[in-house]
Amino acid sequence: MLAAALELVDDEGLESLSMRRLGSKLGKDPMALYRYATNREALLDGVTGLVLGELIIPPVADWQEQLRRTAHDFRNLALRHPHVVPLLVIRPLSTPLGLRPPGALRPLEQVMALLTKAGFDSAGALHVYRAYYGFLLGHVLNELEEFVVDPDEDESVLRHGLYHLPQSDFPHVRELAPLLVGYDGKTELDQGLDILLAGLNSSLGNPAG
Amino acid sequence: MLAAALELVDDEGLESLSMRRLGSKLGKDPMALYRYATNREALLDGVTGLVLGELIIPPVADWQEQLRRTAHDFRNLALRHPHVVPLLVIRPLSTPLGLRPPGALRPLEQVMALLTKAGFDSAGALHVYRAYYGFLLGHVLNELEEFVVDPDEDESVLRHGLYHLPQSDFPHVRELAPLLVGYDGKTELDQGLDILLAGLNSSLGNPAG
DNA sequence: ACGGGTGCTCTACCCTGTAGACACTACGGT
DNA sequence: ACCGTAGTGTCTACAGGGTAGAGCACCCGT
Repeated sequence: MLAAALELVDDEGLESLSMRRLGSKLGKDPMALYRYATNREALLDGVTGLVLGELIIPPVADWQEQLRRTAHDFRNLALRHPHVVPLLVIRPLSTPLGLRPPGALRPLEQVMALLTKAGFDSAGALHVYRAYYGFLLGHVLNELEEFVVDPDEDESVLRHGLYHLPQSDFPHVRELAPLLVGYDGKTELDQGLDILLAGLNSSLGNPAG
Repeated sequence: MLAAALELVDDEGLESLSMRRLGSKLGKDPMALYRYATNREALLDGVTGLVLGELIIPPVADWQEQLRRTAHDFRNLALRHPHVVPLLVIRPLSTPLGLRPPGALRPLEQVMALLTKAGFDSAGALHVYRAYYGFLLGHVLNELEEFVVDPDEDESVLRHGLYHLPQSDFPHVRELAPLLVGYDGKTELDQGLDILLAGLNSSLGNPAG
C-alpha cells in the first residue's frame, strides 16, 4: 500500500495523496486504508520511511568517504522523489525525535554508528551529524528549487520570469538567470562537501581512523 | 491582514490558517479576503514575505561578519516564528525563482549585493550564497526539530520516547537523549559558521575586502 | 441623478479526513 | 453443523476546507 502511495506522490505530487485518491488507485474503499494506517499522517510517515529505506550507507573504511557517498546517494534519492522532499523536511518538525517512526530514524542511527566507529564520542558525533545533515538538506533544497517547475512551464519561462522582475529592485537576482541554466548539482555538492569535511577535519581533531 | 494571518500562524500553527478562520479573526466574511489575496497560496506567500521582511542585513564592512550576523538574525527569526519555517522551506519548492513574490526574493537580492560588493562575480556570489543559505536552513531545521513538541508533552516526554525505542535497533540514537537537553543552538550555529567561512576563505580566494 | 468602482456578504459546490455502524470471509474449537 | 472471533472491506454521514458567482451597500467624480 505504501508503495502505491509513493507512486501516487511521485507521479502527481504531494497534495494528491488523499485517502480517497489512494483508495481509488487501489480499487478499495477509502476507509479500508485505515486498517493499515491509523491516519493520513501515519501514511505520510510510512512513505518517508519507505523512501529513506532506499538510502544506503556504503561499507567503506574511511568515514569521510562514507559521508560523501551517502550524501550523493541522498541527493539522488531526492532527485528521484522530489515531491517527497517536503515530507522529509516537514514531518520531523511536528514529531519529537523519540516519537518518529523507526524508518525515519534509521539514517540517523546509521550515521551515528558510522561516526562512533570512526572514533567520535556521542557529542562529537552529534556535532558532525548536525553539520553534515544540515548542509545536505540545505543543498538538496537549494537544488530542487531550481528544478521543480510547474509542468506547463519550462526553463525558458523561468528565465522569462526572472527577466521581468523590476530591474531597479532586483539587479543582482536578475543576473542569475544565465547562471542557473548551467547549474550542476553534483559537482556543487562535492565542492560543498570538500569545504565541510575540511572544516570538520580542522575544527575537531580527526579521531583515530 | 497579513499581520493577522501571521499572528494566527504564530499562535495556532500553520494548519489553522484557513480562509474561514482568518476571516472570523478579522470579523469579516471569508470571501472578503479574496479582495487582498487572490489565493490561499498567495496569502501564504504574503506571510513569508512579511516574516522575511523582519530580516535585517547589517551595514558592516566585513562581508563575513555581515553573513555571520545575518545568520544569527535569521535564526532568531526562525525561533520567533517556528510555525512559519515550513513555509520558508516549502513554498520556494513549488514556485520557480522568477515567479516568487518580491518579499521572498529580497534576502537573496541583498545577500547577492553584499557579496558582489565584497568583490565576488555573479558565479562566485551564487556559489557562496548557496553554501551559506543551505547551511543556514539546515541548521535552523535541525534546531527546530528538537523544539517543536506537542503542547501536552514536555521535554521529559520527549526523552521518555527516546528511551523506549527498541534498544537493539537504535543504540546510538538512544544515547542522544541526555545530549539534546543541553543543546545550545546559538553557539552551534557559530561553530558551523566558523567551519563554513573558513572553508569558503580557502576554497575561493578571498577577493578584495 | 447616475454610472462605476470598492468592499463585503450569502449561497452553493465540490473536495477532504475520518467516526460509526455494518457486512462478509476465514478459521479454530466444540 | 454451529458458534465466536478476528481480519477486512464497505456505506453513510458529518465537519471542515477553498473558492466561484451573484448580489448587496457605499462612495466618488461627473
